[in-house]
Amino acid sequence: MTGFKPKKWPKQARSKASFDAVIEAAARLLAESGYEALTTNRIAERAGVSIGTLYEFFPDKETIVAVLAERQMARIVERMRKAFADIGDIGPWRGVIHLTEAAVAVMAEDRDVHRALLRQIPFVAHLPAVTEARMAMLDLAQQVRIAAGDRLDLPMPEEDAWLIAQMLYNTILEIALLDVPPAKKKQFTRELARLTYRMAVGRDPMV
Amino acid sequence: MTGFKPKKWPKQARSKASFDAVIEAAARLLAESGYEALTTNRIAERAGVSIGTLYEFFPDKETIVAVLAERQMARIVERMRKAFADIGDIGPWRGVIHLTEAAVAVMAEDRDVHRALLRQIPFVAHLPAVTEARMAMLDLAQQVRIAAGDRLDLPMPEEDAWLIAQMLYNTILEIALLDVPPAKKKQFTRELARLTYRMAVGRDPMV
DNA sequence: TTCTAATCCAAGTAATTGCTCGGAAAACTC
DNA sequence: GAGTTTTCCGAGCAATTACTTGGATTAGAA
Repeated sequence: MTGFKPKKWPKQARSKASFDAVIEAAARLLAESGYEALTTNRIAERAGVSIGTLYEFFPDKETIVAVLAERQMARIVERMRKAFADIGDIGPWRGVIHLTEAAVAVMAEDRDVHRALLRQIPFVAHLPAVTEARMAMLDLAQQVRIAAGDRLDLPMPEEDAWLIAQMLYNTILEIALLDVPPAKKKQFTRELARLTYRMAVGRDPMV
Repeated sequence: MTGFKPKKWPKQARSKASFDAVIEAAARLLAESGYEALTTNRIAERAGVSIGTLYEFFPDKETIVAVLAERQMARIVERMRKAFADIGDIGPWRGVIHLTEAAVAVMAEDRDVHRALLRQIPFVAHLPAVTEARMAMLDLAQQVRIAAGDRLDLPMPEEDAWLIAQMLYNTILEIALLDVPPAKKKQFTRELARLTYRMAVGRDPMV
């Protein structure tokens, strides 16, 4: 269940290109037609390499998906860390807005890939990279809590953090998947930030 | 995409039993091993009927899943309607608790089936029965809003209802899927209700 | 009973799947 | 340039899949 490592890492430049082309092709196919239509032969064809080359680097189909998920989650975590670092001293209300907007933005970038990975492929949720990403986000929430000091009013910090994380992750993904004009999307994001502030602080933000 | 009706409805009692056995077998197999392992031959075997009998009633595999999803969603909607009717005059705070607990309970009943249906099978989300169920739940939220009168403080009723519904549905499903003792589950449910109240009213419930 | 329609059966089919294998071509090392 | 390793190739295989078909069995109508 855990040993989703490539068969071998590419050593020459051209094989590195093949390796990446396979993962990129898998991502595009997932976004276009979902997991059911994802076959190793199709991946190889889309990547422009032969099926033999594909299996030179990946021991099986699941590993391709696992490596893709790993990269995807790493990208998201890094972006959210950066967004948190950007906050500085703008106050809790604008901080919440900034983080929420950043989350929607990073999700929207590869929304269909992300949806297919986490909403169609059961084993992805149990991948070490994904559970680690979830831990990292909870850790980030913890840092937010500390930065907010005594403004927060959460009587069960651990459970509340988990609940709010659940609520936010799924809703942010849903907003990112929405097919509406950007203005409307921003409206949803803002309102979500406001509801989140209400949840955490117990009253409305002072604007 | 929409024509997921059985090939023909059973007319005798024995065939009605076969029909139901197929759907029940599909549910159990989905819960046990997910959508990837769900094959028509396995369904027939588990149902105790031949593959030929299965195809006597269902034109294809997708229809079996569609009928199952239809029943599942109908059950949930009906239970939530009943829970709402039960509320009476216990006040908004206890009303929110009651509805949240009812939702967790009904989700928990067939949690693995529900998860497989809505988190692994892409086309289920677009089934008429499922979108109708979603509309029914939004309608229920609307009724809650009316019943709560001016206690609520939601500046964008439509968007807020959608956001809160998203947050609640996914989090309730997540709680139902949690593998923790019932007491802990109740704790999460209670706290979720409190956060929800905070979101909708803008301040803590008076207990 | 006789006739008809409903129900059941499971061996079999065509297509697709993930993946292997034997060897050719290209790139590094000396 | 010779030798070694890495990379690439794609025909093809064994297994599995959703689904068909032709006929046996049963239930209900006459």
